[in-house]
Amino acid sequence: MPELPEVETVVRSLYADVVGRVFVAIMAYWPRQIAPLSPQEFASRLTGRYVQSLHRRGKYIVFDLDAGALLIHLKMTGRLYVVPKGVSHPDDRWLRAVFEMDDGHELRFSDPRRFGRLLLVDLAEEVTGQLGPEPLSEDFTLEIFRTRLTARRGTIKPLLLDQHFVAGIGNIYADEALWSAGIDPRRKVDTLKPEEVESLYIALRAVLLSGIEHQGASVNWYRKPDGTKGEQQDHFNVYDRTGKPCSRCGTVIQKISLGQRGTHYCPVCQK
DNA sequence: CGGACAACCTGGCGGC
DNA sequence: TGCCGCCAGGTTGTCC
Repeated sequence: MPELPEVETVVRSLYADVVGRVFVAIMAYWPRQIAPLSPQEFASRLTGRYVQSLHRRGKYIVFDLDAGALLIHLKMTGRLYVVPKGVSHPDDRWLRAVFEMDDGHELRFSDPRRFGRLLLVDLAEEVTGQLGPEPLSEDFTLEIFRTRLTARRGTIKPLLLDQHFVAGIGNIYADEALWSAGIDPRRKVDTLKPEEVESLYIALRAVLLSGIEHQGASVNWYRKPDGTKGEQQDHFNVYDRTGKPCSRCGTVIQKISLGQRGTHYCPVCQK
Protein backbone atom coordinates (compact mmCIF):
# COMPACT_ATOMS: atom_id res chain seq x y z
CA MET A 1 0.00 0.00 0.00
CA PRO A 2 2.65 2.53 0.77
CA GLU A 3 3.76 3.70 -2.65
CA LEU A 4 5.94 6.66 -3.62
CA PRO A 5 3.67 9.40 -2.17
CA GLU A 6 3.08 7.52 1.07
CA VAL A 7 6.79 6.78 1.55
CA GLU A 8 7.67 10.37 0.68
CA THR A 9 5.21 11.57 3.31
CA VAL A 10 6.73 9.27 5.91
CA VAL A 11 10.24 10.50 5.12
CA ARG A 12 9.27 14.16 5.32
CA SER A 13 7.44 13.55 8.58
CA LEU A 14 10.29 11.66 10.23
CA TYR A 15 13.12 13.83 8.96
CA ALA A 16 13.43 16.29 11.83
CA ASP A 17 13.04 13.54 14.43
CA VAL A 18 15.81 11.28 13.18
CA VAL A 19 18.39 13.31 11.25
CA GLY A 20 21.24 14.25 13.56
CA ARG A 21 20.37 11.52 16.04
CA VAL A 22 22.55 8.62 17.16
CA PHE A 23 21.11 5.14 17.59
CA VAL A 24 21.99 4.01 21.10
CA ALA A 25 20.12 0.69 21.32
CA ILE A 26 18.36 -1.53 18.79
CA MET A 27 15.86 -4.37 19.09
CA ALA A 28 14.58 -6.46 16.18
CA TYR A 29 11.96 -9.06 16.96
CA TRP A 30 11.33 -10.86 13.66
CA PRO A 31 14.57 -12.19 12.17
CA ARG A 32 13.18 -12.67 8.65
CA GLN A 33 12.64 -8.94 8.34
CA ILE A 34 16.33 -8.14 8.87
CA ALA A 35 17.86 -11.16 7.13
CA PRO A 36 20.57 -11.96 6.22
CA LEU A 37 21.78 -10.32 9.46
CA SER A 38 20.87 -11.82 12.80
CA PRO A 39 19.16 -9.58 15.36
CA GLN A 40 22.44 -9.47 17.29
CA GLU A 41 24.48 -8.41 14.24
CA PHE A 42 21.80 -5.92 13.21
CA ALA A 43 21.83 -4.33 16.66
CA SER A 44 25.57 -4.24 17.12
CA ARG A 45 26.23 -2.76 13.69
CA LEU A 46 23.61 -0.02 14.17
CA THR A 47 24.50 0.92 17.72
CA GLY A 48 26.43 4.19 17.82
CA ARG A 49 25.57 5.08 14.21
CA TYR A 50 24.80 8.71 13.44
CA VAL A 51 21.95 9.53 11.05
CA GLN A 52 23.39 11.96 8.53
CA SER A 53 20.34 12.21 6.33
CA LEU A 54 17.08 10.60 5.36
CA HIS A 55 15.59 10.22 1.91
CA ARG A 56 13.36 8.12 -0.30
CA ARG A 57 14.33 6.04 -3.31
CA GLY A 58 11.41 4.28 -4.96
CA LYS A 59 9.47 2.80 -2.06
CA TYR A 60 12.55 2.51 0.14
CA ILE A 61 13.20 4.77 3.11
CA VAL A 62 16.95 5.32 3.21
CA PHE A 63 18.78 6.32 6.40
CA ASP A 64 22.23 7.58 5.44
CA LEU A 65 24.51 6.73 8.35
CA ASP A 66 28.03 7.80 9.22
CA ALA A 67 28.92 4.23 8.23
CA GLY A 68 26.62 2.37 5.87
CA ALA A 69 22.91 2.82 5.27
CA LEU A 70 19.70 1.48 6.75
CA LEU A 71 16.92 0.85 4.25
CA ILE A 72 13.35 0.22 5.32
CA HIS A 73 10.63 -1.07 2.99
CA LEU A 74 7.13 -0.84 4.47
CA LYS A 75 5.61 -3.30 1.98
CA MET A 76 1.85 -3.34 2.72
CA THR A 77 1.36 -2.77 6.42
CA GLY A 78 4.59 -1.34 7.81
CA ARG A 79 4.44 1.83 9.92
CA LEU A 80 7.11 4.05 11.45
CA TYR A 81 6.62 6.46 14.32
CA VAL A 82 8.67 8.27 16.94
CA VAL A 83 7.67 8.33 20.60
CA PRO A 84 9.45 9.05 23.89
CA LYS A 85 11.09 5.96 25.36
CA GLY A 86 8.72 4.10 27.65
CA VAL A 87 5.55 5.62 26.20
CA SER A 88 3.21 3.04 24.68
CA HIS A 89 1.56 3.48 21.29
CA PRO A 90 -1.47 1.67 19.81
CA ASP A 91 0.60 0.21 16.97
CA ASP A 92 2.99 -1.43 19.44
CA ARG A 93 0.63 -4.39 19.18
CA TRP A 94 2.55 -5.27 16.01
CA LEU A 95 5.94 -3.95 17.08
CA ARG A 96 8.77 -5.53 15.07
CA ALA A 97 11.76 -3.26 15.73
CA VAL A 98 12.81 -0.41 18.02
CA PHE A 99 15.60 2.11 17.43
CA GLU A 100 16.39 3.98 20.62
CA MET A 101 17.93 7.38 19.94
CA ASP A 102 20.21 9.66 21.93
CA ASP A 103 17.48 12.23 22.65
CA GLY A 104 15.34 9.85 24.68
CA HIS A 105 12.97 9.03 21.81
CA GLU A 106 12.46 5.77 19.98
CA LEU A 107 11.85 5.17 16.30
CA ARG A 108 9.49 2.19 16.18
CA PHE A 109 8.62 -0.10 13.31
CA SER A 110 5.22 -1.79 13.45
CA ASP A 111 4.03 -4.29 10.85
CA PRO A 112 1.11 -6.71 11.36
CA ARG A 113 1.87 -8.82 8.30
CA ARG A 114 5.64 -8.81 8.78
CA PHE A 115 6.25 -8.30 5.06
CA GLY A 116 8.33 -5.16 5.64
CA ARG A 117 12.10 -5.35 5.35
CA LEU A 118 14.94 -3.66 7.26
CA LEU A 119 18.22 -3.81 5.36
CA LEU A 120 21.58 -2.70 6.68
CA VAL A 121 24.17 -2.33 3.92
CA ASP A 122 27.48 -0.58 3.28
CA LEU A 123 26.08 1.28 0.29
CA ALA A 124 22.40 2.04 -0.34
CA GLU A 125 23.01 1.49 -4.05
CA GLU A 126 23.51 -2.21 -3.39
CA VAL A 127 19.73 -2.26 -3.07
CA THR A 128 18.47 0.83 -4.86
CA GLY A 129 20.77 0.31 -7.83
CA GLN A 130 18.29 -2.24 -9.17
CA LEU A 131 15.50 0.34 -9.34
CA GLY A 132 14.26 2.21 -12.35
CA PRO A 133 14.30 6.03 -12.52
CA GLU A 134 12.53 8.29 -10.07
CA PRO A 135 9.37 9.41 -11.88
CA LEU A 136 9.39 12.86 -10.29
CA SER A 137 13.05 13.66 -10.90
CA GLU A 138 14.06 16.21 -13.52
CA ASP A 139 16.06 13.48 -15.24
CA PHE A 140 12.90 11.52 -15.92
CA THR A 141 11.89 13.22 -19.14
CA LEU A 142 9.19 12.25 -21.59
CA GLU A 143 11.89 11.07 -23.97
CA ILE A 144 13.43 8.82 -21.30
CA PHE A 145 10.00 7.39 -20.56
CA ARG A 146 9.31 6.83 -24.25
CA THR A 147 12.67 5.14 -24.79
CA ARG A 148 12.26 2.84 -21.82
CA LEU A 149 8.70 2.02 -22.86
CA THR A 150 9.57 1.10 -26.42
CA ALA A 151 12.24 -1.28 -25.12
CA ARG A 152 9.54 -3.34 -23.47
CA ARG A 153 6.71 -5.62 -24.49
CA GLY A 154 3.67 -6.84 -22.67
CA THR A 155 0.83 -5.18 -20.83
CA ILE A 156 1.02 -1.59 -19.66
CA LYS A 157 -0.29 -1.88 -16.12
CA PRO A 158 2.00 -4.69 -14.93
CA LEU A 159 4.88 -2.78 -16.51
CA LEU A 160 4.05 0.33 -14.47
CA LEU A 161 4.23 -1.83 -11.34
CA ASP A 162 7.68 -3.14 -12.29
CA GLN A 163 10.13 -1.31 -10.02
CA HIS A 164 12.95 -1.93 -12.48
CA PHE A 165 11.01 0.02 -15.10
CA VAL A 166 10.05 3.04 -12.99
CA ALA A 167 10.45 3.18 -9.22
CA GLY A 168 7.71 3.91 -6.72
CA ILE A 169 4.46 3.15 -8.54
CA GLY A 170 2.08 0.66 -6.92
CA ASN A 171 -1.42 -0.57 -7.54
CA ILE A 172 -3.23 2.61 -6.54
CA TYR A 173 -1.26 5.11 -8.58
CA ALA A 174 -0.99 2.79 -11.58
CA ASP A 175 -4.79 2.54 -11.78
CA GLU A 176 -5.22 6.27 -11.21
CA ALA A 177 -2.64 7.26 -13.80
CA LEU A 178 -4.13 4.99 -16.47
CA TRP A 179 -7.58 6.43 -15.82
CA SER A 180 -6.22 9.95 -16.01
CA ALA A 181 -4.50 9.16 -19.31
CA GLY A 182 -7.60 7.41 -20.68
CA ILE A 183 -5.69 4.17 -21.31
CA ASP A 184 -7.10 0.69 -20.76
CA PRO A 185 -4.85 -1.13 -18.27
CA ARG A 186 -4.87 -4.23 -20.53
CA ARG A 187 -3.32 -2.41 -23.47
CA LYS A 188 -0.13 -3.86 -24.90
CA VAL A 189 2.74 -1.43 -24.63
CA ASP A 190 3.59 -1.59 -28.33
CA THR A 191 0.09 -0.42 -29.30
CA LEU A 192 0.35 2.89 -27.44
CA LYS A 193 0.37 5.90 -29.74
CA PRO A 194 2.95 8.64 -29.13
CA GLU A 195 0.29 10.98 -27.77
CA GLU A 196 -0.93 8.27 -25.40
CA VAL A 197 2.60 7.78 -24.08
CA GLU A 198 2.80 11.50 -23.45
CA SER A 199 -0.58 11.51 -21.70
CA LEU A 200 0.54 8.65 -19.50
CA TYR A 201 3.80 10.39 -18.64
CA ILE A 202 1.95 13.53 -17.62
CA ALA A 203 -0.69 11.54 -15.73
CA LEU A 204 1.88 9.50 -13.80
CA ARG A 205 3.66 12.53 -12.51
CA ALA A 206 0.40 14.33 -11.77
CA VAL A 207 -1.12 11.53 -9.68
CA LEU A 208 2.11 11.06 -7.73
CA LEU A 209 2.35 14.78 -7.03
CA SER A 210 -1.31 14.82 -5.99
CA GLY A 211 -0.62 11.90 -3.68
CA ILE A 212 2.25 13.75 -2.02
CA GLU A 213 0.20 16.93 -1.77
CA HIS A 214 -2.52 14.99 0.06
CA GLN A 215 0.01 13.12 2.19
CA GLY A 216 -0.77 9.70 0.82
CA ALA A 217 -3.78 7.44 0.47
CA SER A 218 -5.17 5.68 3.54
CA VAL A 219 -7.31 2.91 2.07
CA ASN A 220 -6.82 0.72 5.10
CA TRP A 221 -3.40 0.32 6.67
CA TYR A 222 -1.38 3.35 5.70
CA ARG A 223 -0.98 6.03 8.35
CA LYS A 224 1.32 9.00 8.61
CA PRO A 225 3.89 8.77 11.41
CA ASP A 226 1.63 10.97 13.57
CA GLY A 227 -1.05 8.28 13.29
CA THR A 228 -3.47 10.25 11.13
CA LYS A 229 -4.71 9.29 7.67
CA GLY A 230 -3.62 10.74 4.38
CA GLU A 231 -6.30 12.30 2.19
CA GLN A 232 -5.54 11.07 -1.30
CA GLN A 233 -8.32 8.45 -1.06
CA ASP A 234 -10.77 11.36 -1.21
CA HIS A 235 -9.38 12.14 -4.66
CA PHE A 236 -9.54 8.67 -6.22
CA ASN A 237 -11.17 8.37 -9.61
CA VAL A 238 -11.08 4.58 -9.98
CA TYR A 239 -9.15 2.83 -7.22
CA ASP A 240 -11.50 1.35 -4.60
CA ARG A 241 -14.46 2.81 -6.53
CA THR A 242 -15.84 -0.40 -8.04
CA GLY A 243 -19.52 0.03 -8.90
CA LYS A 244 -19.43 3.79 -8.51
CA PRO A 245 -19.82 6.21 -11.41
CA CYS A 246 -16.81 7.40 -13.37
CA SER A 247 -16.28 11.06 -12.50
CA ARG A 248 -15.59 11.79 -16.18
CA CYS A 249 -18.35 9.93 -18.03
CA GLY A 250 -20.64 8.43 -15.38
CA THR A 251 -20.07 4.83 -16.44
CA VAL A 252 -19.84 2.30 -13.60
CA ILE A 253 -16.23 1.61 -12.60
CA GLN A 254 -15.22 -2.00 -13.18
CA LYS A 255 -12.78 -4.19 -11.30
CA ILE A 256 -10.86 -6.98 -12.99
CA SER A 257 -7.82 -9.05 -12.17
CA LEU A 258 -4.73 -8.23 -14.18
CA GLY A 259 -1.37 -9.77 -13.40
CA GLN A 260 -2.85 -11.11 -10.18
CA ARG A 261 -3.70 -7.60 -9.06
CA GLY A 262 -7.03 -5.93 -8.53
CA THR A 263 -7.42 -3.43 -11.36
CA HIS A 264 -9.99 -0.64 -11.43
CA TYR A 265 -10.91 1.17 -14.63
CA CYS A 266 -13.64 2.89 -16.58
CA PRO A 267 -14.71 0.68 -19.50
CA VAL A 268 -15.86 3.66 -21.53
CA CYS A 269 -13.27 6.39 -21.20
CA GLN A 270 -10.22 4.16 -20.97
CA LYS A 271 -9.44 2.88 -24.44
C1' DC B 1 11.64 -11.30 -21.83
C1' DG B 2 6.89 -12.04 -20.38
C1' DG B 3 3.42 -14.18 -17.82
C1' DA B 4 1.48 -17.22 -14.26
C1' DC B 5 1.71 -18.51 -9.74
C1' DA B 6 3.23 -19.56 -5.05
C1' DA B 7 5.21 -17.73 -0.99
C1' DC B 8 5.64 -14.46 2.64
C1' DC B 9 1.71 -12.97 6.66
C1' DT B 10 -2.36 -11.17 9.25
C1' DG B 11 -6.52 -8.32 9.93
C1' DG B 12 -10.85 -7.28 8.27
C1' DC B 13 -14.90 -8.31 6.16
C1' DG B 14 -18.70 -10.73 3.64
C1' DG B 15 -21.41 -14.67 3.89
C1' DC B 16 -23.80 -18.08 6.28
C1' DT C 1 -22.87 -14.08 17.72
C1' DG C 2 -19.48 -16.93 15.76
C1' DC C 3 -16.97 -19.29 12.44
C1' DC C 4 -15.04 -19.84 7.70
C1' DG C 5 -12.88 -18.49 3.86
C1' DC C 6 -11.28 -15.07 1.06
C1' DC C 7 -9.15 -10.71 -0.10
C1' DA C 8 -5.77 -7.07 0.31
C1' DG C 9 -1.00 -5.96 -2.16
C1' DG C 10 4.98 -5.34 -2.68
C1' DT C 11 8.37 -8.22 -3.97
C1' DT C 12 11.04 -12.37 -4.95
C1' DG C 13 11.70 -16.75 -6.78
C1' DT C 14 10.38 -20.52 -9.75
C1' DC C 15 8.71 -22.49 -13.82
C1' DC C 16 7.16 -22.54 -18.56
